[in-house]
Amino acid sequence: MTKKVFQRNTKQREVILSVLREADCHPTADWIYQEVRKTMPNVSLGTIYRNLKALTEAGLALELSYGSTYSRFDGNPETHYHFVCEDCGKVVDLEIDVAKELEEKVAKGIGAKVHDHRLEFYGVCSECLQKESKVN
Amino acid sequence: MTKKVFQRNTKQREVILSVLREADCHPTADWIYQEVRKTMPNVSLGTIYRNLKALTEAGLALELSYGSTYSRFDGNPETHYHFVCEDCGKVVDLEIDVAKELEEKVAKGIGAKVHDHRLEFYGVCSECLQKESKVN
DNA sequence: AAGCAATTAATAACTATTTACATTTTAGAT
DNA sequence: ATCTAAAATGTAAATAGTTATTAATTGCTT
Repeated sequence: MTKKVFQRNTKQREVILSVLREADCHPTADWIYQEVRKTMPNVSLGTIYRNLKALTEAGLALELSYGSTYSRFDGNPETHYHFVCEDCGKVVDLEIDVAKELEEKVAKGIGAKVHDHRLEFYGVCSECLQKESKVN
Repeated sequence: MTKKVFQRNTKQREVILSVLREADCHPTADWIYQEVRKTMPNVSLGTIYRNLKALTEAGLALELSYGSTYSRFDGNPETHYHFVCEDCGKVVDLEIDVAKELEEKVAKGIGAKVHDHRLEFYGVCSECLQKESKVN
């Protein structure tokens, strides 16, 4: 609702954000935890979760939820679209033009204030398609 | 991956599906549980979850995940779009044309097989906007 | 009607996430 | 530099949604 503002800068948050930004996947909280531990061995998982939540609320990261398992996080807060492979679970960024104008259309349609949208495609990625064809 | 097939028809699943279809909201598992209990007092929550999962896998329902809390379910498996209110959490169906052709574009772009997509808008609904303006 | 396997109710277990609390750290004032 | 108050961390335990287990039940086929 109201945007999160950080009152202090911490080494932990700095590392978490850089790990998130440099990740070429869309990592889970636990993956980030393992990564951060490499340089900060006694960081706690609670700190990871606290900061991922705070970073999301601050608009510096996105939380992606697919199904009822864990969340994935995205260090690119700009609106962009994803493809999700239903076989291996991989999440890929797509290079499609973002249709910001749709938000205004929806806003007018239902009298709401719209400030973001997400578009996600589901299917089977090229790697998994290959594997399948080899098996059969 | 492979589509779920039901081997038996059960009263429980029948009631769950009809509750889901007649719901004017996008209910949580627990909401459905409470509803089903009105006519089947000793249905178990496990049965609700098991059937919601099975119905989703069978293509008769959708699982909607927002953030790291509970899932919501949708008894309309046809591709359609949603608006999510970030204040009250309400999920509303939108009457926007579905852009199925985008799926082919993505499929070509990354060499994947794409069989569905989801488009969700985030913001503040008209009711919450009104409440806010009264408070301030 | 009988038999078998799928499904259920009940309950325990699991796992991702959150939180309480004592301690440490940060940033600004002195 | 030092001090101070608030913020953030680490540790550990709690929470909550979901899934697994097991014995009992119930659809469905013959």
